[in-house]
Amino acid sequence: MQMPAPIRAPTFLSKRRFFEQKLADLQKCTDLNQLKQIHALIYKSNLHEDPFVAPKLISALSLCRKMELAVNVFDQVQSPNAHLCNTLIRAHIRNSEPGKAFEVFCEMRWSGILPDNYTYLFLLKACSGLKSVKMIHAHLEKYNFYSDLFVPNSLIDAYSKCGLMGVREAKMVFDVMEERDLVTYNSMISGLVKAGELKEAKKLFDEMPQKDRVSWNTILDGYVKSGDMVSAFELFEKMPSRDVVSWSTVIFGYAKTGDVEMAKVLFDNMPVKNLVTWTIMISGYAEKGLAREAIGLYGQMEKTKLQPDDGTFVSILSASAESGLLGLGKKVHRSITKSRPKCCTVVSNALIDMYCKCGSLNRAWSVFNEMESKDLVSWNAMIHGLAIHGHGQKALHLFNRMKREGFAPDKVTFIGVLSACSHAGLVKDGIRYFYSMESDYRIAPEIEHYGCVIDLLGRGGRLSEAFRVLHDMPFEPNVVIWGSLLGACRMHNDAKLAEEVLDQLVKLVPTDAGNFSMLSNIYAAAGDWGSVANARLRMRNTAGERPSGASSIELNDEFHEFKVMDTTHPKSDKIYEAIDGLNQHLRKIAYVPSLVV
DNA sequence: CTAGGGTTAG
Repeated sequence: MQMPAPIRAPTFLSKRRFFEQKLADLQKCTDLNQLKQIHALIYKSNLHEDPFVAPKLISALSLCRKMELAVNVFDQVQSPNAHLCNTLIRAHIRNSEPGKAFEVFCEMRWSGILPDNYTYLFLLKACSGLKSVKMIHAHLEKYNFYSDLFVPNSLIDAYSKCGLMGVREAKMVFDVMEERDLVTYNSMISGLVKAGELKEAKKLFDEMPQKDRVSWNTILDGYVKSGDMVSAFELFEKMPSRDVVSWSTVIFGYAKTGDVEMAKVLFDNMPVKNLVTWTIMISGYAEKGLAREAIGLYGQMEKTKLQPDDGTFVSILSASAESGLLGLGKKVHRSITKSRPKCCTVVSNALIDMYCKCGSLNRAWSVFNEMESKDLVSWNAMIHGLAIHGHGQKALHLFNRMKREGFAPDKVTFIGVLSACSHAGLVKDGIRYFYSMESDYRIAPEIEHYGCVIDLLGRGGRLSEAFRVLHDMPFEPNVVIWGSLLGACRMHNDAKLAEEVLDQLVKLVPTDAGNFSMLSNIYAAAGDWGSVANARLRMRNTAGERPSGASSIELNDEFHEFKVMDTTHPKSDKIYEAIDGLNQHLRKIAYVPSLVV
């Protein structure tokens, strides 16, 4: 490895100017080795308190993720000014520590340093909820910080990220503004689009005095996110000019609505692709389960100069997880290991989730154990993975270890814990954990938690109790819950309750013939053939079709797909022979597979 | 130093 040439401060230039220039260069390309040298030289020259050098040093350090050093530089300055505080605030935001950014703000006010426009710009970026934006808004009103459009524009943007209530506030700010620019309109339109108020967004778009590509792309994104690809494509064709974002947005839309062929046609014909474009297309293939195409395209991307980033890895891993594409997930894992010595928490979490969903618990476990710093998501993903693969006890052990290591469980943790109890048949423990959510952790159970408890009771054969929980809970039961109860009726052959459940399911999804098939199976198990015939008649009369079952498996990077009664596979004779053998074996140990009618 | 596209646990 070649070491960079040592840096010497020339004597003919003022040292301050020299360091300023060097640090400015470092902002463009972060080089830790060079930065360390400059850091040392600055201290040697006693310039680390210089009001022009110190902010740039903090900024450069934060880009290299050396936050302890950045804070250290800040602490050594005797009397910091607003500019220096702003730099540290932004440094914390860059390293996804919005809480620390707010701490700096508090200290600043404590020591009497007056915040300026920039302070509020950065803080608005750090806000992650309506409350914090409102707090900043109050400050702005009190000290009247509206000398330029940057502050109100950022305020609209921050409010727009806070859901429906936030958009209302954003509109109020927008309405009272006497002067607006392009960014004002674009931020407001983006907020309306995010809130799903597409009509109002379009109205504003039509009204605005001038539009740029961001305006067009924002509306385009609105149509895409609402699934209206007809309007999206119409707009795409009408646009005065298209850039890589416009193309990527439309490709994303087609991929998400399932038309990957159309997405690929646009992908192949667009002038310039970037990392996001490739990510969208590869994830699109993966989400549809098209492993060969996704892997092929991933290989093609690796041949370009583009270096996949964390966003690319997370997106493709999540798509692999959804479709159970272990081969693709492993390929991405290999390229992560090749490209960086240590993988960050978010990417490791995505790996754990992918391996769990693809059934490779061993690999998930080793990623989990080798992580440098785990967060709540890591624990939740691993607990849930163990739970749904039948390792209920191990999942609960991990839950206890997580608490011992100082992590407070959240609502997602309890989904995993309750599933663990449900799958391991630990009915009593499950109920105990459910009650402890509120009493010990102050977490209000949501409909998913009730769903877990109903599933837990149903599987345990306590059907009437499950039914009572369903009636007493503060939510309207959804398809998932009724479905789980129907499954429990099948498991314990309760035809009477199944009829009741089915009536509810028909109201919610009248076209799902599969539910009648389940009912028919319950009657068949009881030998009530008249009711079987009746259920089958009702099944035929449903409007919808019963989707034909299919499954697939990856073996040595080959992809094999099977449909019902499929005989197209070259080894299908052998496969059916093996299935018969398995069935006979299962019957011997007293398990009767459900009758497929 | 303000705005747009891909992102983890149910």
